[in-house]
Amino acid sequence: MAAKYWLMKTEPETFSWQDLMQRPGRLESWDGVRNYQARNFMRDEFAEGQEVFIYHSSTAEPGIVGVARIARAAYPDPTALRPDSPYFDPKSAEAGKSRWVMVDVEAVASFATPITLQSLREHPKLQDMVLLQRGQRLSIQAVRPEEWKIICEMAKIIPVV
DNA sequence: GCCAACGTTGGC
DNA sequence: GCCAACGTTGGC
Repeated sequence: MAAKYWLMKTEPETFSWQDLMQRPGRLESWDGVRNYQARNFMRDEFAEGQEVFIYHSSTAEPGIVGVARIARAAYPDPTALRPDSPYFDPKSAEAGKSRWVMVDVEAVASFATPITLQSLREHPKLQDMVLLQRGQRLSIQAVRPEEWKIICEMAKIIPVV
């Protein structure tokens, strides 16, 4: 099966790349996804070992800041059941079972210089990236292998293909 | 099942 | 803070 690549957005005010790098094992669970399409990607298409770009949004200079790998495939997100969680979901609680899933991600490589949204926009071969499409705001997106390669080269990282 | 109202995202 | 675009909700 062809390798699949992903992009996951996060607001650094909520959870940043730097936060991930400081975790034991540079590992953290990626909880709180509350969009069905994003959930379905994680649940149905994510597999351990796949690589993802981590993207910082809602910040002065939005862009891709590093590469992580999926350290654990999708499993139920218990924050949906906790009334004190910002990710609490009444319908999950009512059913007594979380309808949302999370994965574990592990940092693989930091970009020395983040690949800014602007530089992505300026690259002629990246115009079809999901991230760059008008109105696109899904927090988990597929990245085509050729796009992955170009961005790794922009970041001076040699991709393992 | 339609669709208006509302909430959220996220660049600028 | 603005606002376009999109997703969700809920009355009917």
